[in-house]
Amino acid sequence: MIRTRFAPSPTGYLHIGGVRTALFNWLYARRHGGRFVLRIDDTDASRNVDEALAPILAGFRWLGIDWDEGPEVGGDYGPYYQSQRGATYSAAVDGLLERGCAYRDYATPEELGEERAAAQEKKERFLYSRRWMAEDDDQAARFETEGRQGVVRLKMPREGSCQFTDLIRGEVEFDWAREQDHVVQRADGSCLYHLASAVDDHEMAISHVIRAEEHLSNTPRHIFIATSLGFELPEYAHLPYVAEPGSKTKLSKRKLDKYLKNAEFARIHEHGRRIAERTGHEIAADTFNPVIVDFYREVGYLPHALLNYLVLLGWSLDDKTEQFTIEEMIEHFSLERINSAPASFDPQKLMAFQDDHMQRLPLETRRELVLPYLRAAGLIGAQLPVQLDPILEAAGDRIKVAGDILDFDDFFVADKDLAYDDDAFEKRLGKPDDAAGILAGFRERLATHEDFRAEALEALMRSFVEEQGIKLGQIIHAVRVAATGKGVGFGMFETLEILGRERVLGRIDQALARLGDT
RNA sequence: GGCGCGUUCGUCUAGGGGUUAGGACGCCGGCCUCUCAAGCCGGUAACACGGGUUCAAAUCCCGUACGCGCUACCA
Repeated sequence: MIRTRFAPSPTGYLHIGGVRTALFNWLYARRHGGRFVLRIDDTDASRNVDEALAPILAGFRWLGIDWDEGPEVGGDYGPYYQSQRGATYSAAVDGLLERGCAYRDYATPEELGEERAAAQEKKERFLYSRRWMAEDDDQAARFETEGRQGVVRLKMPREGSCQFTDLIRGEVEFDWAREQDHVVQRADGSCLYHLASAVDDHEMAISHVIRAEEHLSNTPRHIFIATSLGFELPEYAHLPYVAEPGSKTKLSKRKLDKYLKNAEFARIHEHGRRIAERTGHEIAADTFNPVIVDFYREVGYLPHALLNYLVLLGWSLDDKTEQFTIEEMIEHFSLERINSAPASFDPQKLMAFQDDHMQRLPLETRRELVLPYLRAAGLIGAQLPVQLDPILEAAGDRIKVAGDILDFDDFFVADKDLAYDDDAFEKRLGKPDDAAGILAGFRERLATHEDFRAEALEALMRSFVEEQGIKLGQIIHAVRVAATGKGVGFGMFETLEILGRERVLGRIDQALARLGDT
């Protein structure tokens, strides 16, 4: 049975790199009919775990990455919170002690610091002398009467090497003598991450540990703990890290604000901010950020687009396939085709996937996606406005993310609330001397024209243009600004048809009046 | 500093001894056109560097540079 896991710390947000790691674990489990486990690594977090975990679980739910065992769903290998597994870890530490693979150590931090400094002075690599190691209970007791505090350290081998096969990197070898005697249990009895991780992977019967590259160097430690306890080793696969756009620098959780200085991130962020401002979503500096999954959900990206983009960040099927349904991802995913070099996150390419997926959706689906944004922005009430479908039709691929509908708010606002783009107004109506006359002339034609469908309107305008001996550009842009307040938009005649005679005439009058005022 | 991992167009990647080094995003140009977007056509652009091995190296080996990680009583 293939069992994989993703083990997030409750940090309050779901990071894009974490999603990719989780996705690969999930796909691998699904590919092989296995189970995907979510385990919460909260060994040191004391406060507000639920609160900090909620956005992470919500993010996975939104993406459709479901877990077979873990928070909210339970499972046979629980509890799935490391904070609740202290007894298991303590027992493992006792086991290590009994087998002589760990020892009680009574060195103070200062004493350790001195040893370390001395080694550095001599330019030698530091290796703890084990001077305050308690050989037996008596010695431990003596140290304790001196007032020393004991921790448990791993008694790492000091010769030979640790060799293992990484499913992505191949054969890997580390000298045991380079490994420190790491602390696995503090004086207060609490246990540290590496111990917890190695023990849980075994206790939860994880068959494949697929995790970030940063853990490759930690693996000998995990292997030592596992083999010392007599555990069968899982398979290991270390994923390359995800880098910043246009760089090989690792994408880090701690530099959120720095990323906004990156031009590509800044543009994506700005686009999102424009939408969030109108929907009233809080633009929190620490979560409204293109390295956090929440950002994409708020703005109206499609989960599938994000997954399709992420699956190709470090993995590929061949030299050409880029579009995958979830089923196809599951069918084709393999560890062998994961790249071992880092991949940088490219928000522009993500947008290309988003655009592509969006345009494939049927109209009904796009309508449902867009409605919440119109409601949140206060542009429509509870009722579905009948003209929404034609608007979406006419908008075509101009709506890339669901929130983009707000760029076309002019269809939804009352005439008197129509906002004018000053530059466009000036260029198309203010500046040309004859603009008002031409617009007024066309208004007269519109007023008496029966057929208000796009085709008929186009014919009307073209004959008007010919008759007046003017260029199409002299009237069409003027009408656009008058009817929508904007200099750009979708097809003019579709726009007029959607607005209808009454609103078009009203808005032209309003624009002419505005023109007279200035 | 030591150890480990990595390095193909700006970015994601294919290719793993013989290829005009392929595709995608971006970018640039053209066409279309009522603006914008799209679409269509075309173009730009890469094997980090230096040594080997070989008839032949992007591909295998060694070294260098650079990046990242580990070297914590963080995860």
